[in-house]
Amino acid sequence: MADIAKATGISRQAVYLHFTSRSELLIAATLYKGDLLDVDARLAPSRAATVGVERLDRYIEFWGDYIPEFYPVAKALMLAQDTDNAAAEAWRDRMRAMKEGCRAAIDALHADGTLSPDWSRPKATDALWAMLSVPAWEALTLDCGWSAKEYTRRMKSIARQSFTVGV
Amino acid sequence: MADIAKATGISRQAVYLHFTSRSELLIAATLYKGDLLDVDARLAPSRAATVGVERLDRYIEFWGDYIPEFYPVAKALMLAQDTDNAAAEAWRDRMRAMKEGCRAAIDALHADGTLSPDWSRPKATDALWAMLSVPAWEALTLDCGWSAKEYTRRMKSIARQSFTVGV
DNA sequence: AATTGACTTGACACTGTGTCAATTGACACG
DNA sequence: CGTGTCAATTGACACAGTGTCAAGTCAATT
Repeated sequence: MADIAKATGISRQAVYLHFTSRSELLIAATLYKGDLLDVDARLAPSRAATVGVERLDRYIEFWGDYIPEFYPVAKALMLAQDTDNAAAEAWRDRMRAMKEGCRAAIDALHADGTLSPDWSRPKATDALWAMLSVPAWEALTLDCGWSAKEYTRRMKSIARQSFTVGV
Repeated sequence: MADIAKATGISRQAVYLHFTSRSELLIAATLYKGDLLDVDARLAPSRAATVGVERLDRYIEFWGDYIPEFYPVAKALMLAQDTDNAAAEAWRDRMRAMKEGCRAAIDALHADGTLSPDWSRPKATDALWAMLSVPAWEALTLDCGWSAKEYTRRMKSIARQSFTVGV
């Protein structure tokens, strides 16, 4: 909080006039950044896709584009999760929203008959969601040095191979 | 530290007689638990496998068995990572060791000629490692409610489909 | 009987979050 | 012109958690 006050040029106490707690500030920052990034517009290509596999591909492309921009603020919220209930709830909420996108993509495969018989819709949703999780993205890009492009390309490939049949 | 002292029935200060800092205690606990679990013996089936795909399967089975036992202590170290350099280094070290196992499995596929042409050995190692990461395991088992058995079965399936060819 | 080692109590420094009271300066309204 | 309001200020404080220090206890060793 002191650092933020310093960076914005106001006193530490003044920060508390705007946000009642550290976690509230973090949550507000996350929501604000989410708005700035205009998720709905970015999701349009995936939502417009008529074929299941295309919907899946477009969704992963969305995510691969979105996460590097969203990550810095998301990271702070993710860390706060462990010491703060409100932050944990806010994070879970974001992740739930992301999972809905996964579910929609998997449902589109199912509607097409291209969902692999190995997977029920809920299980495939779980697996896709875990694959695309922020920590997994961190591991591949930050730790392993994958570019955003490579991340997207390879995740699409894994997802196709795992969840689709006969494409 | 106060909680640990209480749980062990000694004074808080006495804990510092044994471990100079919180992170040192965490690291020692992690190493101790690792020893108790006898990683080498558990890895034997994977190391003994002669066929690449079998080595991969046995490695994922090892991991699926191992991680639920190791997780409680690993989690504490993982969290300490963000505030403590020594803990971060210790965690990275554990993860490096785990990645070596991934590398060995991928190398075994390559030696067999069953590594998918989509993947170079390093990239496949990265991807397998990220797939099997602790946060991904947390997401699937703790958040999604997958059983250990299901986790293992499905991760084997994903890994096979993603990384092997013509099995 | 003296020494050693593990442990104790109690106090303290430091960091970070969050709260409170009193004050200042700018601006708008009647 | 004075008044009230609002945002912000300074400075102090409570509280939790980590880590340190000094002095003392107590049992086993020698």
